[in-house]
Amino acid sequence: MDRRQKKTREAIFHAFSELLSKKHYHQITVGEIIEKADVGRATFYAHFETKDFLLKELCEELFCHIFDAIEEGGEKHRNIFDCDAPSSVILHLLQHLQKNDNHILELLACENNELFLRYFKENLKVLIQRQPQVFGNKKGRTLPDDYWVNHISVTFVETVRWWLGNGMMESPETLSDYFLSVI
Amino acid sequence: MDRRQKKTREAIFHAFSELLSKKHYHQITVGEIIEKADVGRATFYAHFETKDFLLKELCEELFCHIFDAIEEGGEKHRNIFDCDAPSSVILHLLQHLQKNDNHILELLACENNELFLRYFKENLKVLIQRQPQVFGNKKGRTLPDDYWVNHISVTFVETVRWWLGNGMMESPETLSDYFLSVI
DNA sequence: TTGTTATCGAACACCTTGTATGATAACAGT
DNA sequence: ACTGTTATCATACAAGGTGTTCGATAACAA
Repeated sequence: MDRRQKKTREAIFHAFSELLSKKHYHQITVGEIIEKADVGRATFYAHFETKDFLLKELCEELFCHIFDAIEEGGEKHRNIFDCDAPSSVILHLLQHLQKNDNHILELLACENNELFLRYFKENLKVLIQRQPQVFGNKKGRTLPDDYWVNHISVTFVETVRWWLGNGMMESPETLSDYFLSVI
Repeated sequence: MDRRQKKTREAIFHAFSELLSKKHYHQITVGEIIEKADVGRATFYAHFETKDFLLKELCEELFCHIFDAIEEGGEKHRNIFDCDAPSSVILHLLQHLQKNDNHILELLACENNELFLRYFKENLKVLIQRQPQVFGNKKGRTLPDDYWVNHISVTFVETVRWWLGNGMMESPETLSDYFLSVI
């Protein structure tokens, strides 16, 4: 890829991320983004059709980053409910989030985050559905699979959001315990 | 209240609700609302400071309606987890939602519903916190109260959203079972 | 060196928002 | 029925955001 393109793209991503940590998505204007990114208006639209597409692509990049890192773990992450193992997926995810690379927490915390949550849930579902022992008539109950999977991913997202709203005082281990406790 | 005011207010609420069931909140313009409501532009702004305030007041009206109806039930709703009783709060809420008065489901289903969810959760929390037997170290676990309350209300909201996404094929009783099963 | 291509700045048409105005008609109280 | 109040309307308006166009410039790859 052309060096210029890459530079512009990253400048826009960076400016957008910073703005997202300060104000809501819908309050951010293209004018602000290009000013902070120091990029021409036409250039912005040469890269992203609209502001919505910018958000979409930013989300995709972040998820490639965070979930690919988890994939690398491979075999040791086989069991999402292996809560005692320090290498559990949940704990790994929480630790990753605590580091807060790439302003991913700002995206999670801001109020206009439907798109981000959708991606997050989709990715979580893939992880969850790899754990067959989670499904079926556990404790004699007959829940629809998609209802159950949705419940778990939403619960995880809400756990993280509660963590954020709480100033992230608790350790990832504690959060992991909370999460596994309500599941 | 002046008959004219009331008429205008209701016309705007009705137009707004209809639009919300067709497109996202942020895609709806004031121009569309006043056209559908057949109301002058200045009149709209005489009633609502901005579109955000319109949503806020719509939410408030809906919640007065739905939660006041539950309050009326009084003593028979003492126990939110009394799932066998046909008069349980959860079942009552679900039955109320199934009737879908006032387009409340559209507000729940649409993607830009943070404000609505916030109200919904606040009201649910009040209901939940009246049930002391829910809290404490149930099964020996020590969860923060607000985490637990938030978890329950979010789970309920997501249960309803799942129901909606599923075409509301299940009965309120079945949904109530699902909800109580994952709690 | 040469042809390609990303960027820039400026201008542009279009849309949406929120406000202001004076005229009109519905309203409440007497 | 009369009167003062007030909600509504149509229109116009300024301000600000969106997305596009265009010619000039400079960075790029080969």
